[in-house]
Amino acid sequence: MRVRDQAKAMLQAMISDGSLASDERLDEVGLSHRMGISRTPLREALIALEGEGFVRSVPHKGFSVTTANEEMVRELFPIIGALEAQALRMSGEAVIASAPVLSALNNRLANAKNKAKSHEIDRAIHHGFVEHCGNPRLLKLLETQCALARRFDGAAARGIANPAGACAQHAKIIAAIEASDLARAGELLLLHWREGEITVINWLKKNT
Amino acid sequence: MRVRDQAKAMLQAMISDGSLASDERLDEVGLSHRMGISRTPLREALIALEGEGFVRSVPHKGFSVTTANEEMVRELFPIIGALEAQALRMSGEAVIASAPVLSALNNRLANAKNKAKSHEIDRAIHHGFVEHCGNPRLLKLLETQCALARRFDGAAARGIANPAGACAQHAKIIAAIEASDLARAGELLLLHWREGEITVINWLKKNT
DNA sequence: TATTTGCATATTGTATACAATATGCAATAC
DNA sequence: GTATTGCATATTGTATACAATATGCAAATA
Repeated sequence: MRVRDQAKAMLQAMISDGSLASDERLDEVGLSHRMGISRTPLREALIALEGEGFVRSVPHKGFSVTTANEEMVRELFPIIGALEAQALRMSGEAVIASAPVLSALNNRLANAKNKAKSHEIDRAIHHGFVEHCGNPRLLKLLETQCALARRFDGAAARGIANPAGACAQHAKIIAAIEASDLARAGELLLLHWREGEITVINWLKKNT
Repeated sequence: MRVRDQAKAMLQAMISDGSLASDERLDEVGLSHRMGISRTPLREALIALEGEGFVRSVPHKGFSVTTANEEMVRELFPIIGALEAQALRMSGEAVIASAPVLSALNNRLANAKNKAKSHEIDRAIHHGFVEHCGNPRLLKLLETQCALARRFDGAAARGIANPAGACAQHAKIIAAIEASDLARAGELLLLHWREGEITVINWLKKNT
């Protein structure tokens, strides 16, 4: 594996989990020394991450972490909703056949012990919605946007008063899938992300 | 402007207009010499373009232009459709107010003299559909995907038997916008891209 | 003759050196 | 005292040098 790929993965993880905070400046020489690599692969990793929205750069001033704030949620969540809904609509019989699996996952989500487990199962459900779409490019795009959204997992976990809400929405979506009405399921999925957007924003407003 | 930004723009243009063909290998030293720059900014530009889908890279084998084929159309057009439809739905009163402008553009499209002008006006119309969405991130994503789709402009231009078809679809979309029914307009826009997908694929099948 | 191994070469990946630009502070002019 | 200019420093941007890996050919062996 190339050094730049490792660096990219490491930086992305550090941004997702908050080790590198919003707006934090990324000094190239300092960072490369701390990571035990040279500036070249680090810069290449940062350029790749810039395209995905994790960092920004301004000429002759360098890289910094993008800002995870309400504005980002307002922009990001509708994108994810639209892409997931489209993937679901494109999925055909394969998703319909997997409805029981999704239903089972949703039950596990309802009884999840901790927040980490909840997020894991939630991701599995949403992955199940889209994995059969037969559009790798769409899935990759979605994956990138979801990775960005993961920066708000903390807010989402604390923000959900009753996780039952999300489960209920999932159940409706799965019911539409079982009924072979993927158009309806897509609409509900879009709504689900709209709800998530509101939830996260409310949490952000209270806790800043 | 940084050398790497110029290089990125130049390479992107060369791929869009076919100066760099599908699957063409991109020799770093040769290309950098021809462009009068060093390998460093060239590589940085290529890495940025890889994230946008214009080139791919395999470790220790280098960069090459991605393949503009039927598979790409099947993947790309539904993505664009979903994103444009979402942007349109998010646009609110601003698009509705701009309906007359869109209508006028569509009339100009109907009477466009040459293919280049047609594409220019078509892009203006689609830009008009989304520009008021208030979601810069969505617009940027859309712009990138549309830049990729531009690689098929040649196919699209030759493939459209009667440009009246596209105009008619536009007219329906604009009518829905005028009626303040953005949900319906979004659906129609999705269909419009589905039609475009079919048209381009048919052309590709005949001409390869 | 077919296959495999080893080397020569070419190309990418990484490190470092150099150039250009931005930033902050101090000195000077008003 | 304030503002401005100039320089010293730090940091990014680019070029180049070096290292690692892949590729192709030739020679040797079965």
